[in-house]
Amino acid sequence: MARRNVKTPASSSDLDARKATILEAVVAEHINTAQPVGSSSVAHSPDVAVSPATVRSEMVALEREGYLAQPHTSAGRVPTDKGYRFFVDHLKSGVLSSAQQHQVKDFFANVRGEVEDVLEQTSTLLSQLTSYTSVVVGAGHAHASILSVQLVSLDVHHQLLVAVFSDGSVVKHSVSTEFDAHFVDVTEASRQLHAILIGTTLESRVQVPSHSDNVSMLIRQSVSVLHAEQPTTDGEQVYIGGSSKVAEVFEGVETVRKVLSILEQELLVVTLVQDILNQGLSVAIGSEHGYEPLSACAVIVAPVTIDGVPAGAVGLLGPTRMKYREALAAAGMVSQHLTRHFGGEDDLA
Amino acid sequence: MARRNVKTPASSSDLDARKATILEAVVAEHINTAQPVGSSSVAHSPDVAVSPATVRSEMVALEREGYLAQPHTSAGRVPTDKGYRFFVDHLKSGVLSSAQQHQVKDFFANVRGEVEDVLEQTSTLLSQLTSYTSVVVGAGHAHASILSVQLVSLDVHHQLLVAVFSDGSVVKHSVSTEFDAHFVDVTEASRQLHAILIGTTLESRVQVPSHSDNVSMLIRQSVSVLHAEQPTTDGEQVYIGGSSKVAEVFEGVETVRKVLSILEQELLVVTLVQDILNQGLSVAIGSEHGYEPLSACAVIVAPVTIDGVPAGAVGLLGPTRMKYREALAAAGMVSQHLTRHFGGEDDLA
DNA sequence: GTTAGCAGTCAATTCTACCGAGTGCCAACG
DNA sequence: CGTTGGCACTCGGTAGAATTGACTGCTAAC
Repeated sequence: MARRNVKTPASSSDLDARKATILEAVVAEHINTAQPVGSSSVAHSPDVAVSPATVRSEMVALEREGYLAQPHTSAGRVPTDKGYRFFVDHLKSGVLSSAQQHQVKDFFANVRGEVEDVLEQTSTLLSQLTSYTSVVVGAGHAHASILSVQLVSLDVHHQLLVAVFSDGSVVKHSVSTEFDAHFVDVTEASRQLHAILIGTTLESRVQVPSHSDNVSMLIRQSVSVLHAEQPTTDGEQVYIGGSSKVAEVFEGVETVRKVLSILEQELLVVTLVQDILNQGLSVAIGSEHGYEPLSACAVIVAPVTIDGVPAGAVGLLGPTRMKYREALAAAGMVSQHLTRHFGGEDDLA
Repeated sequence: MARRNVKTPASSSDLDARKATILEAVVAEHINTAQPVGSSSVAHSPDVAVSPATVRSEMVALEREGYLAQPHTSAGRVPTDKGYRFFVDHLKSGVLSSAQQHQVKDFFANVRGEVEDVLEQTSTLLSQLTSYTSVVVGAGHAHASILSVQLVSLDVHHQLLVAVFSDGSVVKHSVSTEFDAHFVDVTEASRQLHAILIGTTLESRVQVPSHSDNVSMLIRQSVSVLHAEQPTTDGEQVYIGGSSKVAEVFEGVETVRKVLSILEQELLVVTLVQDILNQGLSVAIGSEHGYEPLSACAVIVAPVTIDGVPAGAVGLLGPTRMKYREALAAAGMVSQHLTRHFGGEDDLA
């Protein structure tokens, strides 16, 4: 027993320098070629100064410890999720090519328009930069205060509640009434709603009149319909860019189908991104995020803040063998620009 | 010369009964099997009462006339776009299975909520019914009149213009000013805008004050920003459902990529659907719609009207060998229900 | 501990032969 | 004269065998 412990010296999370170098070489090579990598190509890599035979013996160790796997006996090694994890954790952060940096700066120098449009275009940008599918999540307006509320009459049984928030977002909800709501009542309800709700957030508790006259009922219904929106997905907006990249970047129709099918469910995507952020990660590899259909994927996320408050995130979705350095750099740079764009500068915050 | 004309009796668009039957059998078979179909399988089809040899000689005729094609010498025949066109034109309209009819009825009996949500869910429904990708296009608010306009101040240089239309849609636009716009000015501008614009449509010409005081400038800028929206894509909304079906239904990564890439450009999709509608078609096969990347696709569209006025469309996108009868039935049924849903019934029109 | 050498494994490739689905053509038949 | 059965021919797909080559693991020497 004691002997065996001696024989496995570094069963802790870090590897000795040579193993680390070899592992990194394997991962880098496999990311480039998408092929299992063999001992000799690793040995010829500039960072490795040992013979293929030595590399081989190190590789069996790395395989035993779960960093590498062998598709079949006479093939090279392929990184496991754990192998990628090590690679990513020891990645020194890179920068984008200057052409790409220009592209990002140009983009943010020239975008204008509604937040929604900016986020959507950002998503396209990020996808073009990386050739992976990108996800941009805009924050919900849970914490934004209400600047204006208005009830507009469509017909006697249908009104439209329109609220404007301090973050520049606008929500609308239809309100239906059993009774005939006449113009004067709607106008009065609108006036009172404005007075009641202005300055509050969706989390605030507000006083509503408890009478049963038409105006009061309109008010109660409007408030409840507005506050009901919170738990749904409506709050967060998701913008997915470059979903066609999925077909380029993953192999196997089945994988493509699974990934697309996940991307269709926007609520799921938001949750995924939030989950990863909550775990404090910036990269989730393979099964780390717990979504089985995405086990062939790696997801990169970078938070976006407004005035220091979390206000969304940008993300990238690619195969586990994605180009982490470039993708991380792109996501990082875009998230920073986005933060700056909505933070200090000018456009509506 | 005269002799040759005699030899090609029916070079007009229709075929004699037997050719038609054979062509239809070929198309039907190929839709089922995705394989080139040979003379004997056609001859054994119940509608065809001749020998394989006869079928063969008819097939060479059909090939000469462009309805069929041969992938290579010793293979069966495959329909051309023209062949599918004939098939579709002579298709007697089918109905959905009663289970599917129930599904549609259930859906429309239970949906409620904003128009946008209904359309989005409809798109998912249609895709589930057919296992093709679906497209739902909602009309723009070009003809809707304005029920309410409001200018909300975000900060001294940024206001938000919010307009509510009679069709229940809400648009917002940010308005930036060089000068400091104070609360009272914004409120006054808001009041006047409301008065000026209410009851108008985006196509109306309106009188705006030509003074150069802050209030007038706010008004002018707001009106121009609102009327500027017209030509963009913003007016129409597109909801695409089941884009993951693309990966199931098309073969060849390249085709999948092309189709997805088209679907990403929502403006393009709207245009495509409108184009097909304008041509008075309900099905566009292969190159008929003129979008080269979609040459492997067939697109089915069915218009949706509100009170007799065109108000959008539902569409389906599948391979040229799609199940036309079922797909047409589904699109037709859904478009009818949608028309009814937004037409007479109750929910906000 | 490292390395060169060697035997062994196994997926991928190539080659061959062959099968069979399907055609075009022709001669016979009603 | 249209229809049909028969026949030779074409050619893609497949199955099997042989080959290749990129690996490995092991062992013995350095």
